[in-house]
Order: sequence, then structure tokens, then C-alpha cells
Amino acid sequence: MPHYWLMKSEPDCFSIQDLEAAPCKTSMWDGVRNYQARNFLRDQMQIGDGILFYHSNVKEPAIVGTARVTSRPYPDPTAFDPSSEHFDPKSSLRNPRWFVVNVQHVLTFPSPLTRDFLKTHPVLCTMDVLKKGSRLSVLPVTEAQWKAIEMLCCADG
DNA sequence: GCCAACGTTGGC
DNA sequence: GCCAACGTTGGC
Repeated sequence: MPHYWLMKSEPDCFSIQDLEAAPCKTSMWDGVRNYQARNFLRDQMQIGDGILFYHSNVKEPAIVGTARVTSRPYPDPTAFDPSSEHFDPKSSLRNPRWFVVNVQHVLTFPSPLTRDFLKTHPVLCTMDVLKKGSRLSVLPVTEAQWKAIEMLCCADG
């Protein structure tokens, strides 16, 4: 059974347009450096899982599209790279601390589902990403929430 | 740019 | 293992 996730990215750093422009529209989701988010990613993500792509730290934070998980979790290579800003000397090949999955672009919404809009929606207002103080970059999404978004996108198109 | 919320660090 | 200090996140 597939799971659904919301994954945050600052578009100045990596946007859904960047993902769509990547080779095979696929990119490694690296740089997760929070244990709770890491655990979701490492322990629960499966190939085929659905992803809501969320743009954070911008004027209008929003879910801007969807993607899917296309690999199993594997150790984050940026953690081993001293030249990477995500380098972590405590992560080793033998005992990796941080993980990634590959994600492939599926859809960019014609109009993003803004945070303000999500708050007004009877189902989507329950999303974890709206909770005060929510800082995890990887968050679980319920099937009901996913379905609600699927329906909105059909209505949109 | 402000600041509340949260996670991490490190002295004790 | 407590907790104060500090750094980061991210909405506003």
C-alpha cells in the first residue's frame, strides 16, 4: 500500500521547476538533516509513494505539484562529501546517518494550492504542515488529504 | 526582517 | 540527564 508525503523545499534552493528540468525529471532528495524526517524517509518510504511538493520560505508558501518516490532509501552521499554544505563528519559509509530517496516529477499544478487556501479547506486544514511550529521537511499525508488534492487538481484542469 | 517554535549542543 | 544557550526554520 502506498504512502503519501509532503516534502518541503525552498524554491530558491530547489524548486519543482528544477525537478521537472532534471534529467528524467528525477532528482535525489538530499540534505535531510532532521532525525524525525530522516526516520520517515528511511523507514517508511517505498517506491511509488506519492509526494506533495511544497515551496517553503517564500511570500506565498504552497503545494505546487506532485512527485513520486522512485528508489528505495539509500545513504545520503552529500553527508560524506567534505565540500558539501550538508557534510556530516559523523556519518560514515559503514554507519550512515542520513538517507535520501530519488524522486520523479509528476505534475506541476496550474495554480498552486496556497497555505492560505489549505487552511480554508475542510479536509486539507488538518494537514501537519499547517500546524504551528511544524518544521519537519518530510511529513506524512493521509489518504483523505491526498484524495482531496487529486480532486482539486481535476477541477482545476 | 522579526520572532516564535523547535532541535541540538555542551557544561555541569 | 538536566537545562541554558545557541542555531535554524519558516510563517508572517
